Amino acid sequence: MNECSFTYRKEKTMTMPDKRNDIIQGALELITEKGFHGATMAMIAEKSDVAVGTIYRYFENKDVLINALYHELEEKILGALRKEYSAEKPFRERFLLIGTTLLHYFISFPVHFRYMEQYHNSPYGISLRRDQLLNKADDVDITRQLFTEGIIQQVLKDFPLAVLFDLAFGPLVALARDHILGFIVLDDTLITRTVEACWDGVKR
Amino acid sequence: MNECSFTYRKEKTMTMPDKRNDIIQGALELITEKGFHGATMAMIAEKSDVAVGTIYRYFENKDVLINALYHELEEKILGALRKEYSAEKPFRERFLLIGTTLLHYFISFPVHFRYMEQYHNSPYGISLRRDQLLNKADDVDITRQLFTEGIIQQVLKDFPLAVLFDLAFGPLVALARDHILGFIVLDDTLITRTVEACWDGVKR
DNA sequence: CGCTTCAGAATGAACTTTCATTCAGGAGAA
DNA sequence: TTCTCCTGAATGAAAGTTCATTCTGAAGCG
Repeated sequence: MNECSFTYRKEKTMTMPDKRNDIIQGALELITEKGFHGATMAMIAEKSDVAVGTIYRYFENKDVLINALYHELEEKILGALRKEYSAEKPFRERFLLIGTTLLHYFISFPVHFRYMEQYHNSPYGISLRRDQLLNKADDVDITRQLFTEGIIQQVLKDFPLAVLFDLAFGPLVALARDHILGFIVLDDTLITRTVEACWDGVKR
Repeated sequence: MNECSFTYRKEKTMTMPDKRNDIIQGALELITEKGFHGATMAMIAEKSDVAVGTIYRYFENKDVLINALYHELEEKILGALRKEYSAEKPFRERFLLIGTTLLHYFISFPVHFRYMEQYHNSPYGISLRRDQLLNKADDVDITRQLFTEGIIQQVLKDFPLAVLFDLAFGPLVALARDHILGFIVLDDTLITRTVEACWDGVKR
């Protein structure tokens, strides 16, 4: 019973991330579609073209997989924001840029968006946030800097940082969801106009 | 805002007592804390001071329970909005009233809020929305009327209805979440000011 | 060059636990 | 008695996890 498959030899010296990626990709799609408990390890394995046991070589258990998935996506999104950002431009323009970039990202990767949403609103996400509450210092991200600057220079309304975040990103997240679920169809001008409306909400 | 009890009718016979209420209350708290699959029927039964089997006298199965729970809450929230609403007042005032009422409700019943959030972002909620997309006519709710009026009278920005919803309620939902998770502490003036900021976002 | 050895990657059937659901029986009212 | 409601141990299916085994390919050896 030996099948010698004339191999697709990926001819790469580093085989490591290959399987891991397959698993992450498969898990991402399945969980997005079926939810955390609707997607069983067996299904994830099948979708990833991998044996069930293999998943456990890369992830200690299902919870670890779920959390790893989240952090992977978070990193991608922050990366996308950083890439577009330019500290030189005037404040308003930087704000609009972040908003539109975020929306474009969500629309380009709806699966990422849906996963993040699901995660945030599950016990996983809640406990993560609780942790972040404790060591709040580490967060050196672009948006925080931008908003802090805006408060100091009095271009933004005088609100706690969190409230400004909510005013700015709350609508964008809701908008992305509506688009992805098919309630509305976003195009570039609608995106721009909406982000400008958010600006109206936060500007002083 | 007063107590939160699900319709009880004492005058009726002792049959169909508030066992159903107990179950709904217990399920609500447990699911909010542990998630849909983290809360087992056994746990729900214990928390509700009821035997497991009893749950099945009132709800055909777990899914039915979960969906029933959602619709109870939805009804309560819409009721709270209707109660405060007054068609006489000027437009802006009505908008602010709806916003603040909503926030107050969320803050008074954080468990309701968390449940709704979790539901919306799970496969349950998604399929519900898909259904609502098809028969969109039935929705005769206050907010929809208000926003439609606002568009016609040109007090609101010229956006699709859904976008206006997102601009108005997106921040409020995010705000409620932040408050409930302990990131910020909302008081009446902060609530008012935030809803006013939302107004800035949607007004023409 | 073959041949052997070997590390560790991958597999998937078997195992264990968990959990929604059922149902035989008990308690109490009419 | 009979009927309804309630109970919670029992059930069986489903899902996460394990692990003995197989497979793969690189390194060592003659």
